[in-house]
Parts: sequence; structure tokens; C-alpha cells
Amino acid sequence: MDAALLAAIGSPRRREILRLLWDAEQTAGFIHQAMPDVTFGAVSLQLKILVDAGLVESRPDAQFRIYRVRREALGPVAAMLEAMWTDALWGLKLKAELKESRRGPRPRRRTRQATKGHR
Amino acid sequence: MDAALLAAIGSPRRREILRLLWDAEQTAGFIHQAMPDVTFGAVSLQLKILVDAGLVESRPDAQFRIYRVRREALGPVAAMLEAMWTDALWGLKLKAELKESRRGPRPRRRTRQATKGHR
DNA sequence: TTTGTATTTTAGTTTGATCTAAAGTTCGGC
DNA sequence: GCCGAACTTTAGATCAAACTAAAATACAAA
Repeated sequence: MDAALLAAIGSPRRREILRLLWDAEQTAGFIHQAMPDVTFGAVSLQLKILVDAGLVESRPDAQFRIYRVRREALGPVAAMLEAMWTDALWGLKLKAELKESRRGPRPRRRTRQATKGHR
Repeated sequence: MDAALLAAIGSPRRREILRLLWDAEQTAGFIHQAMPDVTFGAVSLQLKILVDAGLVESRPDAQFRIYRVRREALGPVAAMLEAMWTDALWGLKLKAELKESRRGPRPRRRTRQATKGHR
């Protein structure tokens, strides 16, 4: 399915993940650590979308799961993405896009026992 | 802005419009006629998104407005789209995608005077 | 200038994509 | 076997994109 590829790279969050996987394969945990603004669950869901679109593949490694980009699936788009990433302002632009397109509930503060002060 | 390009071609509706404009420039009315499942307003809004992304440009012509694709803005993606469109099943796949991703209220039957029967 | 045709814009509605939180799964070490 | 660590999946919440309907704009012809 080729349309799924275009939809996949249309999301700034998924492009962020592709960037993190671009130079070397990584575990899901590494990706999550590099994206402190979302939960592990959100990362896992986006990785699944990338895998389903054929842009990324994964293999188990002990208790870890390792993900890597399938550059061959991106064809000429690979060069486009690399060009985007050479832009010095890319990081800032991405952050703005992520804020703009953010959906779903905001993370609630860790349920720190709920007891504030005494009692 | 390059991210806007990727977001623009991520939408099946906008790819449908690009296809209709691909071989020759067309009026907004032509595009609408070729897309009977949406209102003129919806078409106009999507055309605006494509223009803002730099993928399409428009010029006035008497009471009409003529739109054309800026292929040079698509770079290597142009060939990808053309390849997609050679697929014999492309039409069916597009229709399925459009149904899948449909949002907003469904068109209500024309307000045909509302008086049903007497009174 | 009135009327009609072509198109854009605005205000409001719907819904799927994106998220969180929590429960479930898998694997390794002890 | 049990526990913790790594990860996935499910159920539910939020919100912006994609729509409709209708009002506004622009231009031509009569």
C-alpha cells in the first residue's frame, strides 16, 4: 500500500522517530527516552504505524525490541527527508509542528499519593 | 516550508485534486464537478491548502479561477504520484481511503421546501 | 443596476488521529 | 516460579482536520 507511506511521513511525530532511527537501529526504549513529551505507549503505537507502512522493521533482542528504518521503501523520499534535517532550524520547526498538531489528553502529574500537606 | 508539502500530499482528498489537475490546468468548478461527494466549499478549502503549500497556483480568468500544479515544487515526489496513478486499482483504493478518513457532517438532502404533504 | 454564475469565507458540526493511563505480554535473572 | 524490566495493547479522552450550510465577494451579461 503506497498511500500508507505518504500518510506515515505526513506526521511530524513519525518523522521525528524516523530521524532518531536514521543513522543507526535503536531500541524502543531509546526512542522513548529521546521523546520526553510522550508516553512509551504513544511511541509504541507510532512505531507500529511505521512498521505497518513498511518504513521500519523490528526484531526482538532478548528483552528488547530493535527498530530500524527500511530506507529502500522510502525511495527518493529518503533524500528529501535528509535535506530537511540539514536545516539548522529543523529542531525548532519540528517542535512547533508537534505543539500545533498535538491531540489527546495532556499527561497528568504522576499520581503522587494525592495527599497534599497533612491528612 | 517543506513539512507543509508532506502534510499536503498525505491527504487522499488532496491527492485526488492533484490528479485532476495533473494533465492540464482546470477551473475550480471542474474540480468540484469531478468530486460529487463534497461541496464546492470543501473543494475551495483544499485548493487553498495546496496553494499555501506551494503545490498548486491559481490565476483569475474572467469569472473563473484556473488552477494548475507546480510540478517543480514536488521534485521526486511527482514520479511517485504518477506511479501510484498507473495502478489500475487506484480509483477503488482512493475511494476506500476517502470513505475511511471522512470527517465533518454528512451532506443533508437539499432543503426541498420542508413541507411534506399538506400544511 | 439587477440578476446570475463562479468562487471564497465564515460559523458551526463531526469524527478519526493522537494521545494518556492502566492492564496485559514477554523475556531474563535469581 | 517469581519479580522486574521492556514493551504492547486496550479503553477512554481530547482536539484539529475535514466537512456542511450559508453568507459574502467578484465579475459578466442583460
